[in-house]
Amino acid sequence: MAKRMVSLKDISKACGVSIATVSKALNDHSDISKETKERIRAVADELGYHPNAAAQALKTNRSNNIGVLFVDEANSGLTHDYFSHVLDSFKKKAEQEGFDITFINADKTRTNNMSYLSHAIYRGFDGVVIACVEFADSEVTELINSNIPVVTIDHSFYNRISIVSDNIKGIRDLVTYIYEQGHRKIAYIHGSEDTAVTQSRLSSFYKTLQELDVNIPDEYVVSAPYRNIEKSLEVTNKLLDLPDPPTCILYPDDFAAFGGYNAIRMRGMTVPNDVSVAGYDGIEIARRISPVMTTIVQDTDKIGRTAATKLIDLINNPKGTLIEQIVIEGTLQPGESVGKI
Amino acid sequence: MAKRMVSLKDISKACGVSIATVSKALNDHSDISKETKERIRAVADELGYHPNAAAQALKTNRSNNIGVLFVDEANSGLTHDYFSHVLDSFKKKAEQEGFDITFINADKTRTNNMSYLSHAIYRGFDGVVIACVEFADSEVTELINSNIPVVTIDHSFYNRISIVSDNIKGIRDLVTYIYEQGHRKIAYIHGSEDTAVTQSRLSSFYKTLQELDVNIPDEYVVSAPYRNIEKSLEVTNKLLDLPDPPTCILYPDDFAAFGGYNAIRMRGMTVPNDVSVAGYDGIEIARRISPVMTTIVQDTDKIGRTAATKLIDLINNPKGTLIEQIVIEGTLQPGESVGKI
DNA sequence: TTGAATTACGAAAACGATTAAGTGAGAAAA
DNA sequence: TTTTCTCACTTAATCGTTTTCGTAATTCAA
Repeated sequence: MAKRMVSLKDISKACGVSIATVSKALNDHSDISKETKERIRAVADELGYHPNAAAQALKTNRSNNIGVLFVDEANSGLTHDYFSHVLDSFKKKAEQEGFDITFINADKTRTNNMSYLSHAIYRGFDGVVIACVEFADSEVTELINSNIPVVTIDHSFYNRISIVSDNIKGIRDLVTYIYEQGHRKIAYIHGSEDTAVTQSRLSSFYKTLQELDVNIPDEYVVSAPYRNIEKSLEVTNKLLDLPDPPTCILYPDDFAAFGGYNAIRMRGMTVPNDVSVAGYDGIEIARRISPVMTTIVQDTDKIGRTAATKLIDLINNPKGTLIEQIVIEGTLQPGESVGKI
Repeated sequence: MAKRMVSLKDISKACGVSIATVSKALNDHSDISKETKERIRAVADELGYHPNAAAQALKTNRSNNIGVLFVDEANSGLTHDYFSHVLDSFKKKAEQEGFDITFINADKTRTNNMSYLSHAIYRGFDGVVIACVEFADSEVTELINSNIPVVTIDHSFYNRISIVSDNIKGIRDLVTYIYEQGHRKIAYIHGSEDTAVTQSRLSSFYKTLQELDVNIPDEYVVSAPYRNIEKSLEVTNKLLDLPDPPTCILYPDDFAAFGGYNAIRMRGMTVPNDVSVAGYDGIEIARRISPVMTTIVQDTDKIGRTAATKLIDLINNPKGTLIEQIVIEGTLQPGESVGKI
């Protein structure tokens, strides 16, 4: 930190007015004359004055700082493609509104350990956004049930605002498209069962198949972790080793779907001629390299932006903001990885 | 923010001691008896006390908060694979040491505009890490020349600690490997010329070729933006349209190299049989999908960790910390995208 | 001309924490 | 016994802002 800050006091001395007057002038209060305001502002500039966030926060109980909590099963942190896009969009919107973003420590190994809530209180976050975490974690529920404004992403709580992507529609669109391409032997490698996202995708998968009057054997529905290329490769091989293998396989996400690409290629087969592959998320690379992946492109931009907007609404008007679940639709990208049969 | 915080005052009342005693007890000062400390700590827990970062920062001039500044040409922000890995590693290390991470606003469109330096002073960051930015930006130099502890990544200033990846060695290793595979017609699509990274890679490219006694036509060295699949696709096509096309092409980064994959495939050719491709960075997807990319895998973990370590050293000991440029080597991943000739 | 309203500012407390300096009691040293 | 230390606290100032409540001077209404 700088040696010593230029403070209101310095300006007040230089201008021959009181500290209160300086504060009010800089905050554009109405009870300071135009001339005085201008003079004070000029001197402030000249002296190189910068407000002090700590002092302001202390006095006003407003930090203009939002806490971000993100933990995923793989601990991929910032390197998680889907989340990093959401966060990036969230950040942009929040910054436009004058908020900064600070991470809530997810590392539980650190010396000075604090619970998520403690951390949030310590930093005086005006609000917190929670994404992709294991929402059953007691520390998470503690945070959610606190009186700090919270918005959750991809998981809903009855008493909190949440932004979730439309997994029901996403899977329905995807499966319907695959069906329309002629596939009837459709397998689904879904992500970890204990997340809300997986649950809704899975139920939508079954429901859609039922509506389309497609029957699939139980062996077609298996589990693999999200974002894990090796595991999906393994599981893909098992599926293709079945006596009656599927003609199309859905994956937990695009990244995992690349594991499918690999497995299929390693068997000397090609996508989509021999086996079709569908991902989920629409990460950049999946949209850019051939065969372009058939997937649901998440509207990460909208998810992040909406989360920020709603959280800031909530911060500015804790009582008057509607608690709701906002569902954001993704769009089907037909791509090239699902072939016609 | 919570209604009203439990403060030292509340504890002091509950314990019948002075506020000073409570403060010292919680900070484990030596002039408080063991019994009193224990009693105070118990009451603090019971009351649900959390320290107040703002008050602490105000009083101590220490925020335990590090500012992160990152801007790249594409404004990819957090979604930049290389940077997000570096940042993730930086964050982990910093958090272990009790620091939080806050972004320095890169959005210049916001209402309440502040220069990077103003922002850093405003938040009272103990230190700042700067990465991948356009380092010629006057706001950046202002920040670098301030008295805030700074560590830069991938760009060096004579009076500041910097962490840079070993681009000289990286390109040398890469080109040498390609040479050993029998290639003599080696083209280089390099990134934007105005960055230090590009400069050192480019000079290493020329130097290595010279040492290997390889001559290439001027047309083999062209420019395309970093992380831009479309542009590299275009430029690749131009290279392959040359009367005497290269047998191997180096790209600005792995992401861009996928543009090469695409261009080559769209011509009905295959990598590496018809044309060889080399990337740079070693992003996860490049290491995972076939043909596995021949590239230099950056040690993002070490870069981030080292940056954090050095910055914290500098914060804790501004005078006594050696100003140095730390070079972090990457490792050649042979991969499969460069073939034998 | 007088009382009321308006304008432009100042004094001071408060937010929560830290810390230098001071204090009183008992223990140790002389 | 007197002096000197230690020990275990307390007092009070301070960090930089904000904000409530005054208040003096000026303007306005009647």
